[in-house]
Amino acid sequence: MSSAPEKSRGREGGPSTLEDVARVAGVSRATASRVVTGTRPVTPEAFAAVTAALAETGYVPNQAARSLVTRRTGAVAVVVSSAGGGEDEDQAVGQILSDPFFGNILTAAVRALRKHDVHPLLMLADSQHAREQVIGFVGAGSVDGTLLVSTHNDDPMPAMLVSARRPVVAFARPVANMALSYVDVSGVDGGRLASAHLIELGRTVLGMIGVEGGLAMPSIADRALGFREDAARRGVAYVAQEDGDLTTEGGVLAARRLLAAHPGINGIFAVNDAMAAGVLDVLRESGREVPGDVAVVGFDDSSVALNTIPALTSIRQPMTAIAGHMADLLMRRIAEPGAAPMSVVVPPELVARAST
Amino acid sequence: MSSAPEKSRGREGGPSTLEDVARVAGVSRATASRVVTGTRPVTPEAFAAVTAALAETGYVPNQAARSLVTRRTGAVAVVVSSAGGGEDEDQAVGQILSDPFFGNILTAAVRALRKHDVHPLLMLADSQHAREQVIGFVGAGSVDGTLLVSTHNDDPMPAMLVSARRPVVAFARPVANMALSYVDVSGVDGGRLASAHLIELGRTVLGMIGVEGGLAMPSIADRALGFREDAARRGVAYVAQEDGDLTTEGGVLAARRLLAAHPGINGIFAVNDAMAAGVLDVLRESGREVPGDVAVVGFDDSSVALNTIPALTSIRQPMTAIAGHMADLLMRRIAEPGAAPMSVVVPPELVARAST
DNA sequence: CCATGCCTGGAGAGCGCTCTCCCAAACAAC
DNA sequence: GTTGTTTGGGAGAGCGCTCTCCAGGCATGG
Repeated sequence: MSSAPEKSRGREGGPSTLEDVARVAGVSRATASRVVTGTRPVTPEAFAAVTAALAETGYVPNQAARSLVTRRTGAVAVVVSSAGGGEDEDQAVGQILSDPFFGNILTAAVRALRKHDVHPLLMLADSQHAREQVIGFVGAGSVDGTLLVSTHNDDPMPAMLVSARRPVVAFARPVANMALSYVDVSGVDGGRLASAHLIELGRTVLGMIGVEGGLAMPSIADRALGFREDAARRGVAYVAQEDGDLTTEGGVLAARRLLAAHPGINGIFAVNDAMAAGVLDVLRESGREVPGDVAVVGFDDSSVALNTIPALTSIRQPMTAIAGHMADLLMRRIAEPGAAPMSVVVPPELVARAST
Repeated sequence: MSSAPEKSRGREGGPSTLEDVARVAGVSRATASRVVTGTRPVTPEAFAAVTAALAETGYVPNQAARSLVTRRTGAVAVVVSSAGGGEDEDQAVGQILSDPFFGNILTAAVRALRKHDVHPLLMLADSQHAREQVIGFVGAGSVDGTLLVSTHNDDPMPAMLVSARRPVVAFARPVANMALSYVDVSGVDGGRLASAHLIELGRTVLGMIGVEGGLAMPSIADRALGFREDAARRGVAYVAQEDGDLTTEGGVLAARRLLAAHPGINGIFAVNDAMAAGVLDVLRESGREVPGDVAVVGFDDSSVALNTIPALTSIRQPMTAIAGHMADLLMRRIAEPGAAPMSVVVPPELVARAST
């Protein structure tokens, strides 16, 4: 009997090919291919014969051969790029994978790509060697395109991928100006959200913790910009400001200065969660109630926001939407590689918690 | 001048091929290939000419064409398989990536594969659809082999990969008996380590928190086995035992029973960290000092162990060694696909902290 | 001096597949 | 009956590469 489902081909031991399927079905290779790919209609008899032969031979298409002619692989790389020029940084990647922020964006990216029926391949670019391996992989055409998530500003990966001349879409605008498609979150909109929220709660004596040297981090400085702009539009002319270095410690120092100069403040916006956590510490140490006396809003909706007391109201980057846009942009670039780079800017969301 | 480093080929716009390189260098395609792959010696003149042509054309080998003839891709999948038959479990994967345990094993696996100069491709198999995508990818020969990390016992992935007839190496022995290579950690050795440690610290009135229904989880029951065996060898004939369900709550209940029956106990081994954390809670509530009155050893060296008070001494699975063995085994299977499945069992390590 | 062996380059087959081109058959219209 | 039109199958080229086979050059040994 030849009812064995995984019968190997005639004489050799290797996996069966389309040729084998065609022979068993009594049709030409072209017809077998048409049934497998569904590119052109085929008579019911031929279809049935090929389908049976497919099952009998246990045929699996050879992706390499297919890619060679179609110039498509059906796979997309999701590259997580982190610091590291050397080789020995065992901590780096473990931490990246463990960071909820990256875990979320990665998961969302993988999900979004699957909807397009492509294989998402996660790759870690955490050392010079790894980066070169990734570039080699992408450059050799092993994937149709790349989704890039960078962890730091001076990452060489975006430039490397751009010069590999293959479709790429990045998360967040690259600092250096380059022909790269990207999806970003509007810092300005985020700042506006924070302002609107505080003022609607009746807080009109506002303070802000900004970032030192904001020019070097435009996306973060934008948050402060949006906050001021919205406050002004709502009639709050003056917003006191002190700057910090994005750490909790820096937030503590800035908050002390802010409260010393403006003791009557009843609403504070910090441009990231870590500094907001510092603000909460200072408010507690000064005997103020949160949110009774002062309401506090952070930014990023990181794990920090969940672990403060009280839990921090924060501005969230909507990962699922971001990943969805990234995937869409990439698929479009793959479809027409010559097109100019495109960008999408997504509005963030306010997540209200106990601090407001 | 033709000094532009990325000059595209003659008439068409596509990337340059070996043919282009050969033409520019004035040699045959075969010779150009020999220089690129280094498979056979070539005269210095030919070498120089090809090297120059390589730079001038900006040649990048086409991986699909190469794979088609060599039947190698130079890539290996690292599959993380988690529960989930349906589609909607947004939590599942995010949590997997965030779990330090999987973060560590994944990172170690990626590192180990890089040493073999293969491209590690992380893939998430967290839904039925995802699993089928992975099988399709692996089955189509897009990778040379697969490293599998499962999160639960009744995972269909091992069987699916085995029937795809491609090289696979799993972490931990599959529960169902199948022809699958694997690397595992010896639970017996781990139990012995715990016993040796406690007895060397002078603790001879020992108790153990085992697992209920140990037959269903042989690898965990082994830990208890090893503990008893080593204790006996060291002259401790009796080890009191209560069983729990591997949760902290279960550990609390079991520890209460244990202490009620044997108030003089001065050393306790729990077969996992979560239950050990419960033991610490009970000891504190009963007014006993740790490690002064009772020393406690857990198992897994999970993040739980770091967050207990006092920090928990635990048995660690040596991820780097495990991943190294997995990579070695896989490379060997790829080299000789016909060989019988192989297994490696590695000894765990004791990590001493404040609880002993 | 010729015979022998070694070394390097070129020619060309062929990996498994898709897709264009062409032909045969079936059917419609005149 | 002839011609035009559609529809599906087969033949075969060719994607870019590796690798075997063979020819020719050169050094060595008799």
